[in-house]
Amino acid sequence: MTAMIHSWQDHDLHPIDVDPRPDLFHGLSKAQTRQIRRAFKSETYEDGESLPRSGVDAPFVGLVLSGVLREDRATPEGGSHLLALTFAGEAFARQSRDRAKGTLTAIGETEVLTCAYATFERLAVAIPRLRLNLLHLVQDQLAQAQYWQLLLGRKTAHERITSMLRCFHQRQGQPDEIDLAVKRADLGQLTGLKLETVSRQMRALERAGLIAMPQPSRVRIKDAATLKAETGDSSVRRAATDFRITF
Amino acid sequence: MTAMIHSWQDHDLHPIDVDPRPDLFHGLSKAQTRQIRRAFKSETYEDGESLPRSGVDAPFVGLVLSGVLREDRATPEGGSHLLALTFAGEAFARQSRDRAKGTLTAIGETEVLTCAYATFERLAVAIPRLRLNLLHLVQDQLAQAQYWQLLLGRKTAHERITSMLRCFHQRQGQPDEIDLAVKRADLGQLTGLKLETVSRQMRALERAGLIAMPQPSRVRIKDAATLKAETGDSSVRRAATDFRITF
DNA sequence: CGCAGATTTGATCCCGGTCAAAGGACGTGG
DNA sequence: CCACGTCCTTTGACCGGGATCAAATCTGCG
Repeated sequence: MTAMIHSWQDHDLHPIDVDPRPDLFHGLSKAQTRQIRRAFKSETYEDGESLPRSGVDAPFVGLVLSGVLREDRATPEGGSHLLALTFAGEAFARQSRDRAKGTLTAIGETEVLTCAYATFERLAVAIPRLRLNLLHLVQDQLAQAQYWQLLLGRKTAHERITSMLRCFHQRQGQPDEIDLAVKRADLGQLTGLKLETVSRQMRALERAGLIAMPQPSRVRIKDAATLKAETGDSSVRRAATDFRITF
Repeated sequence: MTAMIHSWQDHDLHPIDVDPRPDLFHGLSKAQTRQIRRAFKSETYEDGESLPRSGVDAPFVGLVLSGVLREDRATPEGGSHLLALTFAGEAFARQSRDRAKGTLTAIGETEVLTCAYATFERLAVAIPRLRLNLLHLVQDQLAQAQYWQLLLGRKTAHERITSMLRCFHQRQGQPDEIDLAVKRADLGQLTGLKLETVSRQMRALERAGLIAMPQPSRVRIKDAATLKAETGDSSVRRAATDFRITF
């Protein structure tokens, strides 16, 4: 097993320090969970297809079962800006009374379990705990947005890219190989960088041996520990081998 | 009246395009509002005093009646980072189940109306609408965080400062003179800039005649229309007179 | 193959960070 | 009242990281 080779160094003091994303069904009985799942509607969206944004059956909360959702917000200039990605296993909540138009679009074939506002209200009357879980869900989104705020305000390009890769890695369940789902320009919108800079930083990480890129949008994490150390989040910043871009 | 001089140019097509912040008491009857106000506790904090963060009577939701609250979050490096300000008339909601420690601190003498979690739950049972208002409150915080995300990711220093000034102006009710409440270094943390850059941009705006600064932390808005045009938010970017920093 | 779109690499420039020093505001004590 | 110290703001000089422009690969597809 190659695992044995890594075992001694992969065993961190905090082997998994990923925060569990809030579970919409947390603290509910099996019967309640079943009741909710029956009320939710299972839908499959093709690549590039957008979820309905208005109407009575527009999704109010939802769960991504497989695939990825991208959330774009229209900019005042008439353009559009990628705000966030929702990976499989994560939940999303739509801002209801919101004139700021956000769009949810499937990336690849995407299965979602959705629920309209009226349905959710009906369920919440029977299961009060559901409202608390929804609140936690939105609060988690807020915490995430604030994390990116910190990232965009204070980090260098190198730290932003490593942070983003680590974030995706954790949220996808720490697989060997993560799926970036979007192209370089979109990654740039998430991190506040230009596509060329994203590319340069990722190639630098590849040359340093921290990651491998079998395909442009597939990233194999080769050294998660060093990657973490390079995010700029840890209290102990190590001296770090040279990641400088070479010209 | 000097007002007459400005009247023709102050009348924009959208004279007030500020979004009303969500009202915690929205849609409630007078009796319900009275019931809630009785259950809330009125407290006054001195300058620099922090609101309790744990314990059964730690505020869960609150309203700032006068003064300003600053919300700081501890960084992994051991430092602390200003995340947001809450001005008079605005509400705040605390992330309950949150290991990420945020601190609310009064700036100047600050009156708040607060409510512990247990009390809120009791009220919400009697007044279900209150839960919806809370959800809207948190969703508004999320929308705000996402706006700053856009600001930090895409705007120039000049656009960030004008955006920030305009944001404060709107949120303080568009007075002639706004109160920055914090020093340059803190404004820098909000906007992702260094204190010197904040200072330079603000002096540039003063020299351009858009604002005046009778005191370092008091800003008189002299030309709101141009200020708005310079935020980079408007669809029509005007040619703009020169705001370049002169050395 | 030929084409369009995405990524990578290169060369150059400029905005904003960094370091340093000079005001300014304000309180305390002589 | 002024001298002094502290903290904040402003200004200056310089530099580097990331943006920008441009061109060269790479990739998938009809």
